[in-house]
Amino acid sequence: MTDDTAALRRSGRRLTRQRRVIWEVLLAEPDRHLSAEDVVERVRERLPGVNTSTIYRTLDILVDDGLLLRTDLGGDRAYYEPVRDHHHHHVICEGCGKVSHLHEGTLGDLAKRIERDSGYRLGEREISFFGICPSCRRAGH
Amino acid sequence: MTDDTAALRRSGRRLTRQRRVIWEVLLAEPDRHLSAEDVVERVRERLPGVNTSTIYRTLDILVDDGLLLRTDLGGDRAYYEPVRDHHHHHVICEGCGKVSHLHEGTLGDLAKRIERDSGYRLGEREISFFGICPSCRRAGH
DNA sequence: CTACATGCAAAGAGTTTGCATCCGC
DNA sequence: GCGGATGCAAACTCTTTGCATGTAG
Repeated sequence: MTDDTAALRRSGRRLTRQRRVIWEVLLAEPDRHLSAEDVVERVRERLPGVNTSTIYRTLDILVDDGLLLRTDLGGDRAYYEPVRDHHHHHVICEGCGKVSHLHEGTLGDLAKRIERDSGYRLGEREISFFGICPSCRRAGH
Repeated sequence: MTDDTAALRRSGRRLTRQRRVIWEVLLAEPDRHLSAEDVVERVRERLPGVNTSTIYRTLDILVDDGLLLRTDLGGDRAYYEPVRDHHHHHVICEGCGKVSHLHEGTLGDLAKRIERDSGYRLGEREISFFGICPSCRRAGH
C-alpha cells in the first residue's frame, strides 16, 4: 500500500476531503466487499453529513478510473473493492454473505472450454460462485 | 410438454385466467429468459389490463412452487425461465443480452475444485458467465 | 477565479404491500 | 359462500439527476 491519494489525483480529479475519506474507507477493509450503504456509514463516522449522492458519484468515478471494482451479484445492491494486481474470482456465502477469493489456478482452462462450447468470447470479468462457507456449515445452516 | 395447467393446480393454487396466461407465456419461449416486464407485455396482449403486481405475485409463486427458475444476474432486473429436468448454466452476451445455455459437461469437475480450494460447499445454483456472442462479435462490438 | 465537487431534494426504475373487491372451488 | 386472487394506489429500496452553492487548484 503505497501513496494512496496519488492514485486519486492521477486521474486529474480534485482531491476533496470526501474523496480522500471514501478511498481510505475502501482501503481499510481490502478483503471485504462494501456496499454503497456500507461506505456511507463508515465515511460518516469520520466525516458526518456526507451526502449519499456524493458517495455514489465518487464510487462511479473510482470505477471509471479503474481504481475500484464493482461487483453486481444480483440481489439488490452492488459491492465495491479496490482493484488488485491479479485477476481473481469470488465465492459468496449464501449464509452470511462473506466473500472469499479463489486462486487464479482453480478455474483452470474453464474459460477456453466455455468459449469452445458456446462460441462466446469471454471477457476479463470476474466470475462469482455461490455456496456455504465452512463456519456457516458448522453452524448448521 | 404435457398438461401444463396441471402443474399449476398441483400446488393447491387456484387456476385463474391470469395465471394460466402467465404460465402459457413463459412456456411459449422456453429458450428465452423473460423479465417480469417482458411477461407483463406478453400477457397483456392476450389479457389486457392485467396488473403488474399480479404478475410479480404469480412469478413469486411459480418460483416457490419450483416451476420457474429466477435468475438474477445483477443489472436491474431478474429473469425467469421454466425449470428444466437437467441442471444447466448460462452465458450472457454483454452486447445484446442474449442468454445461452452451457452443456452440463462443460464445467467438468469445476465445483469439486472450487470446494477443495475454498472450503465452501457449493449449492445447486446455476452459474452465469458473461461474454460476447458470435453475432455481436461479427457486428464488431 | 473558474471549473469541478458537493448537498439537497426530487425523480426514477423495479418491485412489494395494504386493502377493498372479485371469483375459483 | 369462504378464502385465496386480483386491481389499484401507495410505499419501498437503491440509485441517479438538476440545480444552486461551495471549494480545490
